[in-house]
Amino acid sequence: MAEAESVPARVRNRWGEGERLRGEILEAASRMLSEIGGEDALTIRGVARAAGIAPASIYQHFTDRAALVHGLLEYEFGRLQEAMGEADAAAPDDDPAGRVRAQLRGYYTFAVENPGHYRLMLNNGAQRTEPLREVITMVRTALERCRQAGTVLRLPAHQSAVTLVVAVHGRVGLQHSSTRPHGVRTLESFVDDLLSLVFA
Amino acid sequence: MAEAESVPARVRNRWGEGERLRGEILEAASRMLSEIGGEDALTIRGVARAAGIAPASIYQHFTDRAALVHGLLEYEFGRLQEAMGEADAAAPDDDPAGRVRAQLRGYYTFAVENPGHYRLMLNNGAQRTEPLREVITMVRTALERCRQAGTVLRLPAHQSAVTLVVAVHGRVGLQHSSTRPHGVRTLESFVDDLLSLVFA
DNA sequence: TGTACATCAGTGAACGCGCGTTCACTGATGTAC
DNA sequence: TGTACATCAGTGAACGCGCGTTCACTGATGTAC
Repeated sequence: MAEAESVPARVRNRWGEGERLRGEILEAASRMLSEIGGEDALTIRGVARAAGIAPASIYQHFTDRAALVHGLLEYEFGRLQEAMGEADAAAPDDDPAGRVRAQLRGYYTFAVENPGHYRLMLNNGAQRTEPLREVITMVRTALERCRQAGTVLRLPAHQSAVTLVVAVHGRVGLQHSSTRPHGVRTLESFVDDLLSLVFA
Repeated sequence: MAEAESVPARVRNRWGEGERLRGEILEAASRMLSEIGGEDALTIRGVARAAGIAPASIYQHFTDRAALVHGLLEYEFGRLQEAMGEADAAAPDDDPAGRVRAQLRGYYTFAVENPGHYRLMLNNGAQRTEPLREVITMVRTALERCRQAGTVLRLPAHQSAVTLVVAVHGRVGLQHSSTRPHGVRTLESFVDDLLSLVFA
């Protein structure tokens, strides 16, 4: 009858378990990211609504809005690294080039499925790039496995890894601009093109 | 004595020249883009302050905020195409690979010198990508000149062009994240790496 | 040449809104004695 | 076993702010007669 928001009555945490709300807030913020445009749309009040709590409650876990965004960034980078690790582990051991491909697919799959998260992580000015370094290192390691298996790389392993990750990052940025320009192929083909360039 | 804003008293345009203000508004908005974070920071009131006019005056030239942003996008894409065209024209005719390099440099130079503009143009969801298509076509044409001069490409010209532009776009996105990850080389080296991959 | 009026460029003041943040509070659950 | 008090999780109401947008206006410059 009333305009039923999708937020049911919340049961407050038990004595001594107040820290749980911190996780609930991050989950709510993460859910919000899927639907909104940019970082500016991530508001204290919006997150509070999504979490089914009062805005003031957020201040027991984050000193201000900036701290909330920062906490969310760490949370999301954890998710990306997890996704890439799983993709790598799922690929067969005896196909090192396939593992590189799997890692890159894990990367862009996360980026495509979580555009809001990805934008927050990589598209804002003056932000942290250390986590991206870890991603590059993963790819580099996979490339070195290829070389040990006899494949020739046309650039040093690290430069190849940077080229691959950065190029995929660029392609993902295009994907997020919704309509793919005419003549630009799929992400999968793009990664295959890249790999064919990197390998001799 | 008072907090002197950098906005001197404006002289209003003469009778019949009201359209001039439209250009002044776009110029002011463009100046603002250099200093602010994202599209959300581009406010009607902020642009009015930068232009030295009343907020209400903007509504004589743009129906609402969305129209202002749209007008600004067209204005900025015009500037990018101009910059790339000049870079291409400045390169020597007898070095087709050099012209490809010059185009890509023109591209990333614009992007690096105008981070706010570039973000507005390419980093927001559901945006226009037709202008990027024109950029790709320019590079493709330059690549075909290389082939006519006897250079072998490792991928069809169009795919090569897409790979180049998209990869540079990705690298630029990294640049905008201020601190370059350790081990990632300069934009110039990155473009050279890319070209060495595309050419056989 | 006057004079009444139309058109132009641009504005000041106000509106309602959602925001971040603060502060005193409520009610439940634990602890000291 | 009571009882007074401390600590916990979480809130309601209010604040000041900047925003987009509207509207009736001002004063200068053109045009009709």
